[in-house]
Amino acid sequence: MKIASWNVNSLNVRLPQLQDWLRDFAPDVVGLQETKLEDHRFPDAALAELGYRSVFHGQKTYNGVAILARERALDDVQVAIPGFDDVQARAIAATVNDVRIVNLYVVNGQDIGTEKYAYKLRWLDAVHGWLADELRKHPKLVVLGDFNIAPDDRDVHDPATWNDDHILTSTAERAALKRLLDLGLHDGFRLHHDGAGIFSWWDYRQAAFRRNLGLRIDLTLVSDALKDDAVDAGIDRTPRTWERASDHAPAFVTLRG
DNA sequence: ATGGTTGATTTTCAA
Repeated sequence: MKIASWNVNSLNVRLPQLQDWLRDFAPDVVGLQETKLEDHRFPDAALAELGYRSVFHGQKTYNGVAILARERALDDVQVAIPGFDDVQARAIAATVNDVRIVNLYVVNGQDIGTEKYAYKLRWLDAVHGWLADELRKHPKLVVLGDFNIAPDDRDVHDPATWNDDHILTSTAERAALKRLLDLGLHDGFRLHHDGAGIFSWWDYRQAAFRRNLGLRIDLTLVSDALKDDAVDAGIDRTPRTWERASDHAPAFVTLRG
């Protein structure tokens, strides 16, 4: 089962690319972020033509998440973080076969010391409580999404700039991510790749993609119970090369069976 | 320090 995460940065703009990518890459499950669509505008019929069922949680202009599954049901759908008052559509979960999928669009946080940064840390704290509960109910758990945190220095093109005092790499953000991993989750990518310089996001500015000035902030985490089943993981750079691309490339993990 | 680019709605905001 190939499970992927892609921040599409507007599904309205990116739908043709998503359709092409679903045909080419043929993931079994996909978490999308930044759909930027109200639910009544979600293109579920167009995706159904390719064999994908969809569940989604969106809003106008910003944010928005969805989970797609090919030829499989999406059960026990949870929209938003339980018990956390949030006007932003950033989280959705569903069960596919016997695997629980949690899809997150983690708050960006703008800059350290801002209100948005404080919201990011509060939001991640709420996610921690939610995932602890999900793990109790569903030992086979995959948590994927745009985490807006680069786990360590191998995941940034310039560690001198992307340091302890910088957004997406700050001490508090990395500590919050580590706290999630300490629940019993593993970065699928790092189960199969040790090296530096493989990224999932490149700024639109300064020809960052051409120069590979990126970060790896899109993650696919697998629980202890799934660790030995995660036979492959990576990032599909292809959609980032297309005309009018999203600034993110899809990250994926493949589970045996 | 600033700015560079893209997307959705504007006369900026968010990333």
